[in-house]
Amino acid sequence: MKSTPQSLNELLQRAEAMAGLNLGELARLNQIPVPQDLKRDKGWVGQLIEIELGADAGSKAQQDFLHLGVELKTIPINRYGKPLETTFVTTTPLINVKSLNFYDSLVFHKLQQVLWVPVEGERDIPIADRRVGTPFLWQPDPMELSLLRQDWEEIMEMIAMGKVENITARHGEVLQLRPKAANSKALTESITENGTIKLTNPRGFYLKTQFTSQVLAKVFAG
DNA sequence: GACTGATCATTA
DNA sequence: TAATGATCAGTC
Repeated sequence: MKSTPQSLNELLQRAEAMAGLNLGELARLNQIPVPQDLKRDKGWVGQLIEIELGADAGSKAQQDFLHLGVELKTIPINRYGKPLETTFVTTTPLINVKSLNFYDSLVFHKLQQVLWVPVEGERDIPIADRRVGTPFLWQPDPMELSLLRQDWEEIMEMIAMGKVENITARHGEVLQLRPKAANSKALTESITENGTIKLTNPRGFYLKTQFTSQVLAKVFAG
């Protein structure tokens, strides 16, 4: 197990050292077996990168490198550098919605500073052959922040009003709310329209591919 | 090809 | 159950 990086520079240097390597090489360095496909190992790539970079494992609702204020996200891309999937941000509280202040939200805290690690993700490339792209540190600019805030406020207001089940993945320009659970039978508490409690499928916030696509394009342009 | 709802592994 | 890590797969 690698030690956790002590500084932002150390983290970035480790990240840059991964660029161009494929997942097979990375797995071998860390003595981890490579799955045939990701059907039953959907988080495998993310966990491999965590290990390589020395993120402390665990299921804390916190940034991966808390002491550095950095959240780590791998993002599967196609041959043109476009994201193949939406990006999960955080689970959503559906009850005890205390504040509708975006800057107090878990979404804001996680997205303040993200280390993006693009990885080839097309399914016709064997897992071990998929290459890691150039990682980069991202902070949302004022425009991006404003878009995120608008979507977040709209969605959280609906939750607070007891309208969780009326929210579809179409709400929001850049941020969407979708199921995030073991399956559709999983239940968690949420607010009803008259303020009482009911049970619904847990939800999470995801970044739409259009948004992450622009984030990537801005960095790799020119 | 993008989008959306559903799903998988693991840990605590 | 809920948090972490996400991708799968059917439909539009």
